[in-house]
Amino acid sequence: MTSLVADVAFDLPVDRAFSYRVPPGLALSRGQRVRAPLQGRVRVGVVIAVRRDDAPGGEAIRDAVEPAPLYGAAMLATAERAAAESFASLGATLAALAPPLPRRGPGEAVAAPPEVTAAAPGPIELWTDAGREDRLVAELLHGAGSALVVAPDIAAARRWAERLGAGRLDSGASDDERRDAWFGAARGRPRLVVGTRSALLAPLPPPATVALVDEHDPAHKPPGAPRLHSRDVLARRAAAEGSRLVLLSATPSVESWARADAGEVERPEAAPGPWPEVIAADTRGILRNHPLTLPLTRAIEHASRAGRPLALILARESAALGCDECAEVLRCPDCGIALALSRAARTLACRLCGRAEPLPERCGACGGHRLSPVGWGVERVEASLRKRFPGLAVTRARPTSGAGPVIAPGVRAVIGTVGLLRDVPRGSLGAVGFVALDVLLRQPDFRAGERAFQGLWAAAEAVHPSGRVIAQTRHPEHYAVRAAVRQDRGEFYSHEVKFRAELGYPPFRRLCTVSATAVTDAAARALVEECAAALRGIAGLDVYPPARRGAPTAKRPRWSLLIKGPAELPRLLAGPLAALGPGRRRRGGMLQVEMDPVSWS
DNA sequence: AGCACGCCGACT
DNA sequence: GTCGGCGTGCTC
Repeated sequence: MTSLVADVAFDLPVDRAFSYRVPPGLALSRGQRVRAPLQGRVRVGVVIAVRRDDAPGGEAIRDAVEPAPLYGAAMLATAERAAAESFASLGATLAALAPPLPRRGPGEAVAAPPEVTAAAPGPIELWTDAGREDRLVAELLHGAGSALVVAPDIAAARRWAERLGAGRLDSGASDDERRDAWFGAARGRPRLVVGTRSALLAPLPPPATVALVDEHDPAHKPPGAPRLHSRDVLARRAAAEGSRLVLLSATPSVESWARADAGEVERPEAAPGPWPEVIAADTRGILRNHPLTLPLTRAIEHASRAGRPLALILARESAALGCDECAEVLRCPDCGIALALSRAARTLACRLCGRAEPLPERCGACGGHRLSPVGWGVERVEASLRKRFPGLAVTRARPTSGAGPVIAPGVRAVIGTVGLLRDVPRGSLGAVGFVALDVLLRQPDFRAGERAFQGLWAAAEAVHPSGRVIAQTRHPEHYAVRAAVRQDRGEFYSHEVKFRAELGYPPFRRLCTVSATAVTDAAARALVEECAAALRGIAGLDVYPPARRGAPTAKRPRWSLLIKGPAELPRLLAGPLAALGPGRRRRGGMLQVEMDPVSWS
């Protein structure tokens, strides 16, 4: 006697499905959420297959969470690819890309996702012009198709939902609201939905547009499965269901820019928008005792006269060491990124390849004796500002909770990090000052130049065309600074692409980090060394020597390993890593794999 | 002998 | 992730 069996994927670091009998009378489909017993308790999982079996044994499905599936075939295929590429389990991936569980009883309207069969991958567009957001709003409001807008954080999702009158899928909305938006979207009501990462697989009837706001924002790759950038998940989605993908950013990731150069992504010509005066204030030799240069002081006066608020941008003090005389930064000769200072160990170490050397006595370029970390603390900047402008109301940006405007009424000057510019209305500031741009430029991360450029461009967009952006820097000729001064994206990307090509960084090579934590430093090291040994010798891979991350005396000592490889890096690593069992404990330690890491500080 | 702890495999 | 089995080793 044959009966039905369902294969269920759970939110576990286990890359296999579990099979259950389907009780008579329960209609189940792929993509549906169910409750089933596992290890003595009832858990929620997703049905990934329903099949006939001659001799079904074991446990039965308890019930369905919803009467209809969450995901259609195209979304399941997208999740499978995302899981495989990021070395996460399918169950963990689906659990991260799902609406909240129901808390209310029956009566809820639940619609199945549309069945989509894509004839061809949809187009990918990269919009970089100043009017990109207004144009997307107008297009979506006046269009007839369905659309999903993915924002980097809850605050942005809220703003987009308000502008579009869209349903909200992000966790800033109530569970009921999110479920209504998810299941309503399947029927095209609401026609427009907005969300963050958890919304990537929300159902959309064709023809559909999927938009990613602030494509370059690292918040699009949050912690947790699947450890892939939302841009990459959406690209797979658009290919699987044939929807149109629109990426929005004035300063796209170099990866997306290069795809446009290669003709894989459409990048319409962007007419220059309004632009304030952007000034590079050279601080070589003059900024050791005061954080405000003359150009910045003038810009503050200018903003005050115009009656507009201003922002001063700081960053945490950099771990990099620079020469006070010639402005050279001490860099790793192999990786090209700034070496990171460890005061405790009295060493300079490369966070990419692990090279470590004792603190040098003098600058390798000019022989200067004054080597110091760059940057200004908030307290010092605030004190200087109050002293120089006693009448100015000064506040520190509170950590953004996403609620309310960052620049409150009455506040004339705000001190914060670059993140502060995200929540500022276009053209609303009188001035933005980067007190120490070099802290951004010298981050020990190959994306430091990109981040600095993006920060400057965001500042120019946040400042009124009659206002000013001041970049205090010892590198006024750096191409990221010059590109912002001249409002010339091409200048930045052409230099940056060259740098990435020369040193083998994305988009020319793909990166992966494998890190190990264990109870002891030695065990973590042994684990990651074992991993490195297994990967060395695979053609096409560069496996760098393992490096310690953080202090050897940390509660959970951590070592990590950088791997560079071609586009098919996930496929090359799949076999060897499966044998090592990432996510599972071994000898008291654990391996974690991160594809396409966005930062490593 | 009896129990505490930690490692490791298994989870339908 | 979480549970339990079982081996090691300490204690009564």
